[in-house]
Amino acid sequence: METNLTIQQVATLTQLSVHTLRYYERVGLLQPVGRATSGHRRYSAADIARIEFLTRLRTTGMPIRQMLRFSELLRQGDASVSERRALLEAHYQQVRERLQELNQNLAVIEFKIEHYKKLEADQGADPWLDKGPTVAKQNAALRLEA
Amino acid sequence: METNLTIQQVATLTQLSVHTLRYYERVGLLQPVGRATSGHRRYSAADIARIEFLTRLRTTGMPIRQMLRFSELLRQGDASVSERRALLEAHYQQVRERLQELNQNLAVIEFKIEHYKKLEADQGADPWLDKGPTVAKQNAALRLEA
DNA sequence: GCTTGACTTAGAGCGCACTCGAAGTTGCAG
DNA sequence: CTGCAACTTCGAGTGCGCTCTAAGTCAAGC
Repeated sequence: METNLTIQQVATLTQLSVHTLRYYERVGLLQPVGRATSGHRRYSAADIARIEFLTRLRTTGMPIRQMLRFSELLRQGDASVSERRALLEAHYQQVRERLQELNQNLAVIEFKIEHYKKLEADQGADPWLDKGPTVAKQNAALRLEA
Repeated sequence: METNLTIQQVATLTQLSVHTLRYYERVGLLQPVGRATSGHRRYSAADIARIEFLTRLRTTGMPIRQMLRFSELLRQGDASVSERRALLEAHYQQVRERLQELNQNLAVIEFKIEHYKKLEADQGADPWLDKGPTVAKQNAALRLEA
């Protein structure tokens, strides 16, 4: 099972570009990847696992500076476990807060969509038909904007 | 109730910088804000409501290009309601997908935190004490990485 | 042996969303 | 009246995270 993939294969696997993979290595997110005799990179299973976890950190919004700190701690081995945990926990909390905010904003957007649906229904209706105070009330709720 | 706030007051209120407020206006996210005789900006309640909704779009990750499209539709008035709804619905779906992904990644991060906690507990323990196959198993689950 | 395409490096360039600087008004406190 | 902070415009600068280019090397098929 010692396959050791080429950069292209890893790019396909991880959905990162070959450029990004090399970039991650040179900035220090990955320690130097093994090479074939040709000098071409050969990624191990461990390399790929690392890339996949780093990608999770990225997509949850961790800045590269912080991922760099995490990678550095990994290189330091067992002694750094509790600092690694602390770093991840701090990130975890931040993401949860962002998630909260995101959900709130999403609710407002959904409300607006519903509002537009009602407007669309009204547009199709006979303009002389009394629609009651509903629309005006909602505009008030939406604070004056369309 | 026709207060009409200064740019500084709006910055404080919306948590945007005065720079950003002017930037939003010049790129066209806001139609030109009213002015005092001095030429200084005076933001109406409607302006502020617009800014707040735009900020919700931003913090949910909508690119400015798309917010620009939305603002353009707002300027076009009632005829654009259904296109506005379509735009918001598309965005809504994208955010929900990102939210899913975020939650999955967060779960993996949490798992890793738990893993580190166990490592920390083991570090404190007598190294000659048999800890059973638990740690090895988890390393396998974590796919070879620390 | 030759072509084709994937690989290598170092460094430059890009898109986004601000963010700031310069140079000049304006408005309010003392 | 003086000082000074807050405002104005226009254009340039910044930080981030890639993304691409150039020039060259390598590997496999014909």
